[in-house]
Amino acid sequence: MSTGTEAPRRTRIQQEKRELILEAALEVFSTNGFRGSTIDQIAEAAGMSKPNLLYYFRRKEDIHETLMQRLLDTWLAPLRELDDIGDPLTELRSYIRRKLEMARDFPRESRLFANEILQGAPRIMPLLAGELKTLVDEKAAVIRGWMRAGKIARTDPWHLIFSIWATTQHYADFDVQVRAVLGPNRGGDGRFEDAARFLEQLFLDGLKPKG
Amino acid sequence: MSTGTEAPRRTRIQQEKRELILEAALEVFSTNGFRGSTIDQIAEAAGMSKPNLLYYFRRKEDIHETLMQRLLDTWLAPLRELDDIGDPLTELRSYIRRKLEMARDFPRESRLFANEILQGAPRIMPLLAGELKTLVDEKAAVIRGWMRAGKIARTDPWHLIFSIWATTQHYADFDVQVRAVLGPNRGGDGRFEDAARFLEQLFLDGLKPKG
DNA sequence: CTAACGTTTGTCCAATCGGTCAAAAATTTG
DNA sequence: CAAATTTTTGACCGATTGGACAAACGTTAG
Repeated sequence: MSTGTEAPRRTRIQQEKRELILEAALEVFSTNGFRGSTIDQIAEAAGMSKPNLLYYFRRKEDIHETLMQRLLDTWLAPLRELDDIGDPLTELRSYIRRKLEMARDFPRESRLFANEILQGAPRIMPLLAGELKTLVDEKAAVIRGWMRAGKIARTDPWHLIFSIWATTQHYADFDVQVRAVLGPNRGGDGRFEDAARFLEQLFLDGLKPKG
Repeated sequence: MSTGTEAPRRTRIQQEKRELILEAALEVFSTNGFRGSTIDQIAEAAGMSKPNLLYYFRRKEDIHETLMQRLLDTWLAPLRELDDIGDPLTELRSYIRRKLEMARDFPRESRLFANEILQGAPRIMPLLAGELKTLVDEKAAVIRGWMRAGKIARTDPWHLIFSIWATTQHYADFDVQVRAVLGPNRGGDGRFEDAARFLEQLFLDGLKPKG
């Protein structure tokens, strides 16, 4: 039985080298974008010659495609974990925390994704309108349920999710700007904890002074 | 007396053609990034030949640089307007509204800026650590004053500004994703009004249900 | 050993890149 | 008008791009 998308059988060397290439390509693509990156750059970062790289991935696009496919799953994992069991506010708070941790620990993945979206998502548009929309709609329904039950304030669930994505990914995608503005003191390793504290307060209480 | 940065005297044709080129370059750069854009693309979008374009801008970098210089001023205008006169919550609310309007009306400018930051801001790093940091520090002091006066909740002013940037610019930079997820109905022209309503509630009251 | 197979590399190619240049065309100036 | 100046273009250049290919190299099985 063939699914049509099963992975070809590979030797141990092929698996290792492909991983090496994907790691190098993540570094290069995430900082230069797809068109701004060259196969030579990736090959050099992976420590091999260009023809050798092309032996493992026949086209530049194949590398990018493989990278994006893997990315989307891990990237959406935190949202998938958001479910109905447990206290809604706690659930949302830990979703925000997880997304912020991903921005801290996987900034290259975030930037790769941002680059793709910025340029109109030419290579993953179907995934956005398909898999992603389905997942978000599903979770929006969960959130809407919490609102109806009076567990959280009534508002737009979709834009709530957008705002969580925006605020957390900002610390990966705009990292240089964040560090430049915060300066050497406040822009050090502690900036993610500061961000976590701020975001928790923002999403829970907003800015109105406590009366 | 020469400042060293004064604009050269230009004919009427030069002014018009330069504007035409900058408009075309904004379109191209904002969707492909600097390295991903070609002079030919810009020339074609501007309706002229490549050598003709290079008669007005001698290098590709000159176009980008001119674009970025103009951009930063208009882009930071809303933040500059944030000042101490008037009610703090109203002041912040109108800042958020203005930023969201800019994301709606000038998405290309937002994406151009995002592209530059994403790739490590190689061409505007000094501006970030200089002019931008100075401005943000200044406004952070204003916000801190409001907190001390008990007008708004105590929190981190810098991260507050980041969160406003992130949530508003998200609707320009990630527009394709936003529309894909919202779908044809909710993703129409009304999405900015929905976003405005949501953001106002988020920043003022947060998500806790009203007791 | 040798044959088969998997891996690596040097060389090459057509297309595209940013940019030059001289000459033609259009415009302004006297 | 004619001369001077500005604008536009076609042809061209060296460098870089993504990718092809055959030969060389390494490894493993018989």
